[in-house]
Amino acid sequence: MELDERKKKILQAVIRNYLETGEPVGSRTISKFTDLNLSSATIRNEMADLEEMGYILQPHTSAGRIPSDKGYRLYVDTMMEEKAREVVEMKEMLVERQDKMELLLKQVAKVLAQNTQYATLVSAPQTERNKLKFIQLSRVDVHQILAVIVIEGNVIKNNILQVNEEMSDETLLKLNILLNTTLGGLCIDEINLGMITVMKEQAGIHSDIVSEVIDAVAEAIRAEEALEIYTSGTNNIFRYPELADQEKASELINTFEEKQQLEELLQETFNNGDSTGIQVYIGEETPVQSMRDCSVVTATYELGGGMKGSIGIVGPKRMDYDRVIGTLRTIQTQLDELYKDEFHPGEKKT
Amino acid sequence: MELDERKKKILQAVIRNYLETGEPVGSRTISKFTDLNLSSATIRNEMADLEEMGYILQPHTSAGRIPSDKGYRLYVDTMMEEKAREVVEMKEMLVERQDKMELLLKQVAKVLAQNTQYATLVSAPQTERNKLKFIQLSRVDVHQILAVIVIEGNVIKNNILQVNEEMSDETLLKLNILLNTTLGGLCIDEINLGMITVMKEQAGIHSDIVSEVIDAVAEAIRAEEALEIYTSGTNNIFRYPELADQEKASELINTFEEKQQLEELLQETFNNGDSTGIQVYIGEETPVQSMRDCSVVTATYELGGGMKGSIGIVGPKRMDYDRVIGTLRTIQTQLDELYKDEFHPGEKKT
DNA sequence: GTTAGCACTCTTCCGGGATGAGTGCTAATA
DNA sequence: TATTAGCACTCATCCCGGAAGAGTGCTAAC
Repeated sequence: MELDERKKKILQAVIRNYLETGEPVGSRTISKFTDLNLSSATIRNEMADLEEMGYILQPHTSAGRIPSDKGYRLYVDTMMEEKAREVVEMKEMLVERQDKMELLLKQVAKVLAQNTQYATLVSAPQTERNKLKFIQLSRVDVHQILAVIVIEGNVIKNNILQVNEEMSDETLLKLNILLNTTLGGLCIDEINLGMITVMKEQAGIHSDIVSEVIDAVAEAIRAEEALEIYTSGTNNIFRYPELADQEKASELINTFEEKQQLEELLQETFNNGDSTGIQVYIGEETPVQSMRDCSVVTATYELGGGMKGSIGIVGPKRMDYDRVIGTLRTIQTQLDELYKDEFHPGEKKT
Repeated sequence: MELDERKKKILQAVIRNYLETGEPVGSRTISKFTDLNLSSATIRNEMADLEEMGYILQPHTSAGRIPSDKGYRLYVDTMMEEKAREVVEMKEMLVERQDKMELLLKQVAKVLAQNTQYATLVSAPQTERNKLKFIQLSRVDVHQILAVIVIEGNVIKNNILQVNEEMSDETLLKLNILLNTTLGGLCIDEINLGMITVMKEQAGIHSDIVSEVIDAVAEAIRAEEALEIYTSGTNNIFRYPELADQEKASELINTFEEKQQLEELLQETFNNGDSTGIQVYIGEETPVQSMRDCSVVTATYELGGGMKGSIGIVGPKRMDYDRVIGTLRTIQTQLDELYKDEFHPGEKKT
C-alpha cells in the first residue's frame, strides 16, 4: 500500500489533533477538521489503511486513533512546521548580566521548563580535549600547600595538600617551574610514568609532593570530564496523565535526581549529532529506559572556544515538537550571541 | 480530663499500630494488641476521651482512629524508644576512602534514603564565620590574571580577571603582598570603603585590578554562604499513599528540585537546635509549605574545625520515628569518627 | 468501672443499565 | 471505481443501588 498525499494529510490531522487534546481522534473529527471535504466514512477507510501500515493505532475497538511511534517519527521528519517561538522572557532574564556559568545554565533550564511546560536538563559545556594549562603551588600555612590547576578552557581546580617537611619559598618556586615545564600543555593520556619518575628524581626530598600533585591533576581532569547537569521542571510530568501514574513518574523522577543516566543521554547527543545539533528520540528510541513513554528532544549549544554543551527536553510523546524545536533553536542562537556580546569563557569558575 | 497511664498506653498502641499499617485503628484491634486485658467497649470509651482531648481523630464516623499532630508530638516527645539501628551498609560504603566532600555527602544522602525509604537531604558544612584567609594573584597569560581566594575552612574560589595593561612579575608580587596584608583574616563586613581607597592609591595604575579582586572576594564569600544541598530518594514519597497523589507529590518534588526552600528548612535547624542536634517537625509544624502533610526529622553534624552541616529526612507523618532518629544518631557518630580517623577538612575542594 | 449486645453509620466493592463515542461493513450513489 | 449514508455493534465511562464489612456509640446488665 502506498502512502499517498491524502493519507499523509489525514495522518497529519490525526497527529495535530492528538497533540492538542491528548484524546484519541475519531473519523468525524477529521472529516470536519481538514479541508479535504470527505465524509467520515471515507476517512474511516483511510484510517484503517493507516493503521494497517503502522502509523496509527487504536487503544481499543471503537475508540479513535492515536499516533504510533512510527507515525510521530514521520511527522517529525517530514510534516513539522517549526514555530519560530519567541522566548521573550528568556531574553530579558539572560540579559541581566550573568557572568557565572552555573547560574546561567540553571536559568536556561528553568526558563525552558517554564516556557515549554516539560522537564528540562542542561549540561555544562565541556572543552574538546582537556589539556593542562598551568599549575601553581603556594603555601597557605606551614603544613598546607595550595595547588591550583588550570585546564584548557580556563577551568580551575584546587587542592590543598598536607606536607610534613617544611619547605622554603625557593623550593616551592623550583617545584612550580619543574611542574609547569614538564606538564604544561599536555593532556592526561600524555603524562606517562617516565616523566613522573624524572620529576620525582629532580624534586629529591619533596618527591611525595610531586605524586600528590600528579594525582590532583589527574583527578581534576577526570572531574571536568564528568558532566555537570542541571535540571528543572521535573514536576511538569504530572501535567501529562500518560506519564503521571505512580510507577512511571517515580522512575522518571529518580532518573532526574540521580543524573547518571541523563549524562549518558546527553553524551549520545554529541556522538550522533547532525549539523543542526537537534535530535528527537521518540518513545522506544530513547537510550534511557525510564523514558520509553516519553519523547526527548536534545540540542547542542556552543559558547565558543570549543566549549560545547547540550540541552534536553523530556515530555510526553504527544509533545509539541514544532514549538519545542523552535524554542531550542532560539536558545541556541541566544547562547551564541551571548557569547559574542559579553560572555567570556575565562570567567568560568568552579 | 487527665491523661492517665491507661490512656497513654492506648494512645501509644494506636500510634504504633497506625505507623505499621497506615490504616485507621479500631478498638477491637487495640483490645487484642495490648496487654491491658480490656474489652473493645472499654477501649472505645477511652478512645472517645482521647479524641476529645485532641490526641487522635476519626477520618469519618464508623472508622477507626488515627493519630493527630498533637498525638504524634506526644509520642515523639515521651513515648518513643529509639531503635539503635545498624547502618552496616553505610559503614562499609563510607570506609572506602572518600576524600571528596561532595561525594561523601551525596553518598550519605543516598545511603540514608535507601536505609529509611524516605526522602533525604544533606547540606554541605559551613564554617561559623567566613573569614578571608589568603589571596593569590598569578598570571595565566598576557591578559589574564588568576585570582585564588582561600576562605577560612580552606574553601577555595577562583576567578580569572582580564587585564588590559601588561603587568610585571614584580608588580604582581607587590599586589599580592598588599592584598594579603590589608585583607587577610577579615570577614566580609569588616572590609570597608576606607581600606579599599587606601589600597587603590597604593596600587596606582593597577587600581582597577584591586576593585575586581574585591568584587571577587565578596562574591566568593557570598557564594560560600549559600548552602549546597544534596538530595536523594525523592521518589520514595510514592511509597506512601497519603503523599503520593499528584498535587502533593508534584509540590514536594518541586521543593526538592528547587532546593531554595530546603535551604531555609535546614537553616532553621541551626537556629533552633538543641543539644542533641536532632529535631522533629510534625505536619503543620514544618516551615516548608509543601511538607505540611509530612514529618521532617533534621540532625546537625559536625566535621570538626567548626564545620557544621545538617541532614534532613522527609516522610509521611506516620514515619518510623524510632528508627529514623536512631539512624540519624548513628550517622552523626559515624561522621564524627570519620573526621577523627581520616578526614582532613583541608582536603575540601570546590 | 467494665462489658456484652445491638442499632446505626459510613466506606468500599460490585454488578448492571444507560449513554455515547466511534468503528466496520454493506449497499446505494455519483 | 471512489465516495457516502446508514446501521448494527463494540467498548469505555458514568451512575446507581444494594450488599458486605468494619467500627462506632449507646444502653443495660454485671
